[in-house]
Amino acid sequence: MEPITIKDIARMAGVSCATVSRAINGASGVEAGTRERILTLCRQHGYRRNLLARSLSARKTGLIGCILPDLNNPLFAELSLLLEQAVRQRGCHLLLCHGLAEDPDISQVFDYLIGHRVDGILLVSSSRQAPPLLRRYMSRVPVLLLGSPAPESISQPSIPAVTVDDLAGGRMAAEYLYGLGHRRVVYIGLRLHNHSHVLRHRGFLDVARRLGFSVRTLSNSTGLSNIMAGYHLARALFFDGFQETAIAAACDTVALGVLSAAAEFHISIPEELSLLGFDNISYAALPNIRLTTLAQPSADIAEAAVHSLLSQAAQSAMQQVPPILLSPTLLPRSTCRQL
Amino acid sequence: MEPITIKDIARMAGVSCATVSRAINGASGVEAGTRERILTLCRQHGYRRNLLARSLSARKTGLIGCILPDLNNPLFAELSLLLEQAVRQRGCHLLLCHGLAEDPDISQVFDYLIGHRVDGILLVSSSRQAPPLLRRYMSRVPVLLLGSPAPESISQPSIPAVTVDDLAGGRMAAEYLYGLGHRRVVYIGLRLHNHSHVLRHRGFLDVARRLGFSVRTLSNSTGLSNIMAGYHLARALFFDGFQETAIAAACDTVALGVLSAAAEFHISIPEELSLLGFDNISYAALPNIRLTTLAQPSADIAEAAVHSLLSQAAQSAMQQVPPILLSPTLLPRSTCRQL
DNA sequence: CTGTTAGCGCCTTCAA
DNA sequence: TTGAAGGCGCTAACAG
Repeated sequence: MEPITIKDIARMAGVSCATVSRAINGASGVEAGTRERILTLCRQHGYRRNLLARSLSARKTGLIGCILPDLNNPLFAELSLLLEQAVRQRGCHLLLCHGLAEDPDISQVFDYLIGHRVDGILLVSSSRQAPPLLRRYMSRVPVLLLGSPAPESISQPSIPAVTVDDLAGGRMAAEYLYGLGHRRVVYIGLRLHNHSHVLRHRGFLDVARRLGFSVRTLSNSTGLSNIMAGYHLARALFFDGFQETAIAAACDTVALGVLSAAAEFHISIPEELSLLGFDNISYAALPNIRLTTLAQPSADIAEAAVHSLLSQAAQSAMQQVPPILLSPTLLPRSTCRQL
Repeated sequence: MEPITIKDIARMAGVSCATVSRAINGASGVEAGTRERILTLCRQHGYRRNLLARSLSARKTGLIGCILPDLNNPLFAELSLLLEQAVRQRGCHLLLCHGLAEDPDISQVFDYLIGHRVDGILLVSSSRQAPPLLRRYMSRVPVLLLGSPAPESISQPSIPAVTVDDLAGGRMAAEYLYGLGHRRVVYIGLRLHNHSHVLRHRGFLDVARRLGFSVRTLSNSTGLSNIMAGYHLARALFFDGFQETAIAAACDTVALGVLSAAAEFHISIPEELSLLGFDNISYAALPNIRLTTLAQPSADIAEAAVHSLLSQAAQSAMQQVPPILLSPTLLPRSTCRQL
């Protein structure tokens, strides 16, 4: 039952631990015959090297801590998969944790990760609290923010971040709807504590003001942007009646909620009402949904994030890493129509 | 940059490592004043105990390895959350990995987990390969199967498992549809390699035969039970035409795909066609879906699984753990109608 | 090519 | 109440 160790193998092979270690790690300087004998022994007895001991001695673990809000949100589930791939490609593994930057006990998660001596921490968050939080830890471990840091917090030292250009995304959304002929639109699901949301909204309003069309904003005061939140918001809207011709949703899950409510109220989309989402989660592409949305370059995001974090970890001197900004793309599908 | 250690604290406090260790772990036999001084020092300098070293010395990690098929499937995403909660309640953490029991390189995942000296491994799978796979590892580490083990594999030694009674579920599904007056139904999405699917299907057919109604089965030969698989299957069905009055789907994601296809073909559910799912994923409850389905007691499953695994780990002698069988419940919503 | 030694950070006897 | 010593399993530096 007790796991077999390098010492056991050494005894069996009649060599020292060091030789076994060398053989296992493919290091040079072991006679072919000896190596063969050792490896065979390892296989026979199901030897697995103790990664704890190895990491302890090597002073690195090959583990990347990843803190994200909610795996039930397909956006984050997809992101976690992409991150895992990117990390794996570099011989590392992900240590996934749930946690919100705004939670008072979020530091426990960080402590846990640091306790495990992860080689870096990815925080997926667009909360305003995220930057100060990371700043508290960046001296102890390489960190990286995935999400929009509030601009007031880009004060020195700047924290490494990979961000989607939400401001531009908001603008693109507004321009698109305007181009289709919409002049009155509802912006639904804005969460003021989420800076990504705030930027999208701001970009949207900027263009609306410039082009001169009216926007009514319905904020989401719940902490989560899930389908139900969108549903309830839209329900309230439909119940009270509305004059607008289009809805821009703060994100796709909210848009899916709008779709639910619209079905219930027999409002046909896009015939009676256009709907625009944000994020391009996989559900948005389903044949009976075909949500027009602003796509995040998720694969690029994951790749850039992991690359940036690990290169940070590689260099001992932690030098300033400039934030990386990626652009969203408008993906026209079936929920917006030309007026 | 180098993390601070117990030794550093000891030097600062003018005591030995042993005392610091005792203070940190709340062990008795440390003078109150000394303890206070040590803990303050730890807090001031942001000391985090090295969990690697601790685990190495303690010969246990408090980590539970969890291998599951696909976080993008809401069923598994939800399950992972419940498992995490259950594990956390007991002071442990989850080490999440993706992996299919039928993958040829699945043993790498096991090796990785064992290398990290996890205290136990949860395998979420209904593949026929899962039991033999676990049997290979159960002597080295406590394991537990979440999913239906094929009966032929319940030979000795039996592997610990937590299972939903899929056979009963299939029966309940058939009885329910029959009770509503359906006499011709399509069973859609069966994956023959998935023993959970096979049992559901078998239970369904048993009852159909006994009650005397006809079932046409449409199998899913792709490896995944996702929405798209259901969509394509249903599309083919609708395209060719059908006489049946109800569809039983192998699982909810497949049912969602059927819903997509039905919308496309303007087949209204449940007016023209009843639809029954399996699993009760969160999407099934959405207001514009309201899928009638057989609910898995997911919270109970997670709780039972973690409890069973950890109690296995607790007792050194690994004694036989009887498989745990939980019953599904029929959840009538809006996609099945009385004929 | 191989063995010896020391140390990674922590915990746990055994003495004092 | 405290300290010294040894070990958890592995790696790396230095000898031979």
